[in-house]
Formats: sequence, structure tokens, C-alpha cells
Amino acid sequence: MTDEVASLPDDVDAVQQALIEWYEADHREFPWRRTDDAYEILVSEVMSQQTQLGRVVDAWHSFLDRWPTVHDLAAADRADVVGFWTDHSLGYNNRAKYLHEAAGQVVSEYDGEFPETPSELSELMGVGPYTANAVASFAFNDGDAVVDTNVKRVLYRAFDVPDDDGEFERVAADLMPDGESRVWNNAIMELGGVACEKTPACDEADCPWREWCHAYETGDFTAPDVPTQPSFEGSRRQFRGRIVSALKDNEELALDTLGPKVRVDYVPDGEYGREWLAGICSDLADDGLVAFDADAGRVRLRR
DNA sequence: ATCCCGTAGT
DNA sequence: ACTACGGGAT
Repeated sequence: MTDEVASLPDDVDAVQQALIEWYEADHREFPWRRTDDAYEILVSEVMSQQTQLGRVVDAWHSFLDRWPTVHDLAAADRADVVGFWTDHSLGYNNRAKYLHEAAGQVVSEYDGEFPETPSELSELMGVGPYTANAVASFAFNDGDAVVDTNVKRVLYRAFDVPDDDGEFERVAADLMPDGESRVWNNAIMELGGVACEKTPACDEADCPWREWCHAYETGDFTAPDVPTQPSFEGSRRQFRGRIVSALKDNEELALDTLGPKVRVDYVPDGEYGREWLAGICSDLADDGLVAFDADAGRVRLRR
């Protein structure tokens, strides 16, 4: 026997059963947990990647009202999808573009029927390892163990898994009961979301793993390092967001009309003027989010 | 002011 | 391996 699963308790069956029973006894209700439609689940996962779950619920219903099927989304104008995204404060606009592109892939490459394996799902734009396993699990009960920051935190604390992506992936896979990816991945992320958050709530949430948890035993609830990010206020990101938001009603605007909508201190020939704005519009155009005519100095969302 | 967080591009 | 990417919640 190797030391491959040295991090895990001997009675893995009991660990698995405890978590599943805990999850099934009580958990937060989200509408996407009551569907097995791959398109609806993909939309929820892409939204959830960047936005707190409570805020996703309304946006998810609205999105599916507007584009009920993958065919509807594939046929939509990119500008409308990006406009919806910014209108609902969903964050990174690139993801709206990716989701729209992924819908196009499903229609053109799979005749509108979603592929069911993580490896095929990973080929879709904006779908990486996490989302591929989430969709494969929740739509088809056929995913591998998901490894998101919730799962990393749980494994790091409970079983002393080293802060290393390969280690997390290996232990997460060893821990998942065969053929139960749907309930398992829901359950372990729920554990990270309500019991094993940054500030843990072991007793309050009746954590099912207290008897095995190294952190609960030692009182050391350190979590894996999360990279710090540059401040948002005053950042390029902030102004990109404001530009897309100003264009969301599909207007085409001249730079000098757009400028004051983006920053109050806009002066055409000033430090933050036409040249500065054109630079950001040019980046947005490179990202495929806007159509920018630099000579005419006019910009609008890209169809 | 800080937190949240998976993917793509390089 | 590192960085860009949004904006509400707290």
C-alpha cells in the first residue's frame, strides 16, 4: 500500500455517508438545484463563478426567460447578452461573451444537445475544469470531483491536504463516492459554503466531519492563501465596466459623449481624455466586446 | 477598504 | 506562473 491516501481517514465510507446525510437532511434551496437541464445549469454556473449566490437567483430567472434554450441564446446578438450581463451587475463581461459563444458551439457542433463528459464540456468557451465537472455532475451525474476554493478550504482544514492543486484534485477524487457526483459535489460545496467558510461555523452548522476534522481538533482554521488583487476603485476594470454599461442600450456614442458618462473629470484633451478613453475602447474591441472606429471616434457594443 | 473567484491568455 | 477581469456586499 502506498501513502497515496494518507491524508484521508481509514473509514472513508463513513466520511462520505456523513456528508451526504447532512446535505440531504437540510441545505439551501436554489432553483438550479431542481433542474437537470445542462443549459440551465451552465448558465447558473457561469453566473455563480463571479457573483454571490443570492444575487444570481433573479438574474438566472430573467436570463432564462429571455433566452429559454441554448438555441435562443445562440441566435441572440452578443450585444444583447453583454447588455443583459452588465444590466444585472453580473461582473466580468467577457463571461457573457463566452456563454454566448458556448451556446453557438453546442448548436453548431452538437446539434443543440449538450455533450455529457467533462472533457467534451471543457472544449466549450469559458468552461474550465470546475465548470465542466459541475455541469457533468448536476446535469448528468457523470462528473469528476469538483475542486473550487470551497473544496480546497474544506480539504485543507479537515484532512491537512497540502496547498497544491494536484494534491487537492487527487484527494477530492479519492473522497468522492463512485457514481454519485451530483449529490456529492453539491454536498461538499455546501459544506464549504455554510459550515466551513473563511470564518468556520462547525457547531452552528452541525458539521458532519467534526469527528475527523484536523482543524476542529487543533483549533487552527487557517485556510489556503488566496491571491490578493489590486483595488477595484480607480482601476482600468472599473472604467471598462462603466463603458460597457453606458453602451448597454445599444447606442453608438462618440468618445466625447461617452467620456463624461464614464468619469466626471473627463476633459477631451486632458490626462483622462479622448486618448485615454480610446485606449480602453481599443482593449474592449480586442476583447470582442465593443466595435470601435478609432478614426471616427465612435463606439458601441459589438453585435 | 476588503472580500469574493474560475477562466483565458501569455 | 502570473495577471486581467466587475461590482455588490459587508
